[in-house]
Amino acid sequence: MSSIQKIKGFADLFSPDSDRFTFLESTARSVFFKYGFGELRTPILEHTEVFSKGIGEDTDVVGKEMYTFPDRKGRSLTMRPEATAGVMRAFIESRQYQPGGVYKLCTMGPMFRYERPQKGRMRQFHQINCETLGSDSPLADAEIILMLNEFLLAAGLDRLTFEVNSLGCNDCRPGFRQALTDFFAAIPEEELCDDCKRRRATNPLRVLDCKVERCKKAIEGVPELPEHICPKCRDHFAEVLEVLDASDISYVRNPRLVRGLDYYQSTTFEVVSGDIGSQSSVAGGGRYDGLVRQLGGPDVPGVGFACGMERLALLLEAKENGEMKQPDFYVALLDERGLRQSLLLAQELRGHGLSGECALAAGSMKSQLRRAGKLNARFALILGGEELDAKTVVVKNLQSGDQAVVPWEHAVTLVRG
RNA sequence: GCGAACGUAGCUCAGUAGGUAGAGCACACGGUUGUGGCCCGUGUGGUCGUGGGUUCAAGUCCCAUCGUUCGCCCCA
Repeated sequence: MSSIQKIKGFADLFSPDSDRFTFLESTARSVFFKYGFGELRTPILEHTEVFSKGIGEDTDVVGKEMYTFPDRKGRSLTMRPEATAGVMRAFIESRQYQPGGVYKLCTMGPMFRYERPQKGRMRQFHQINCETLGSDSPLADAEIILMLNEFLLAAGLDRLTFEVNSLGCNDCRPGFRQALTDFFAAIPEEELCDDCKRRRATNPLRVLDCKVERCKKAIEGVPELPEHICPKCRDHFAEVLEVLDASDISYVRNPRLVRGLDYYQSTTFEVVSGDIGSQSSVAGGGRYDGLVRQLGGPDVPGVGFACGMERLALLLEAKENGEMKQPDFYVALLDERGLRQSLLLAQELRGHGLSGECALAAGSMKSQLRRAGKLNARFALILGGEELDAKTVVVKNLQSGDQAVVPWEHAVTLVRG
């Protein structure tokens, strides 16, 4: 192929792939609006510091996955690798925050990360995002988890598991980190995999969810987060869990659930699927109370989540059973003299809320009806020389084969049934 | 960034010890006058990802390159 190709890790979505995205977006909106969320659309491009300050300089995302480049005046810009930091920037910049107020924002759209593409992981991928700002109440955490659950169910996605954890706050997490580091330091090097040898220095929390058997064995008895968080965090988390228990959501506690973005603290959660390969996390989120201030705004607490639309779309696709769209009609044209009438008839029916297409060129009866059948239309409206002369049309029911010759203006009532 | 597999008609793929390409599906048109979905026939369509190399001769061997896929990593 010598024609121009799309960029690696980017995709063109035609129907029906694009339909799944549209469906996810619209069900998300209808669920979120019920909870009082308003939609915010922020730019795809931001000043780089929005992300380096917000997500954390030494995360993988910021360190090696961002599309960052200078603009024509040499300012460093970055294509957003996630939504939350940009939403916070917009929230701060708009100066709409009033102490005591609660703000619920949702956003959705493309994100960009320079990673090796694989199943469920694109360089341009799409997320659906929600943020509740201004409340540090555990009820806000619970509400957003319940809303996420409702959205996923509304999209027809079950067989997902919710995992929840608490990472502790800035007061208690350092202590836990230290306890981990001390614990790992005592493990002989040969008992860990190569990744974990590195990770225990760079990102000790990550060692917790290593999948290598050797490591799982080596870290038996490792300090667990729930035992190290401060009383305040413990109570907060307990209240979140109690509300979840009182609701009809099912979840599992995963004391080793760790998030890769620096701004997460306290409550964290993840939605995992076993049906879509190694990129199994379809949604994730948590509380990020320090983020707004980190970005130069007031001290506003927040909690939110992000869903990966490509991954949800994979699940939707797996559930589909090849049902075809069924338009109401197809105008089959046999005589070139009827070209205009073909369109006018279609317009008449569309004006009554019916869906369908008309022939844009005349053809043989065989080819025209084949086309109608291929489109899976309910009715074929046949326009031939005889019908044109008499200002009539044959309305043929393609399922039963029944047909009737009627004046143009009566076609609508037959198709409507 | 690391590893593995694969790149042949629009799609899914065959292609035998190297000798200038096939099937199914799809598409188009037919199977006697204006009636589809089944069946049958005919036809359109490929410089075998790209560039080098070995050879009398390469889709088939070698190298490189691009791309795809799956895993690692990371995350949604």
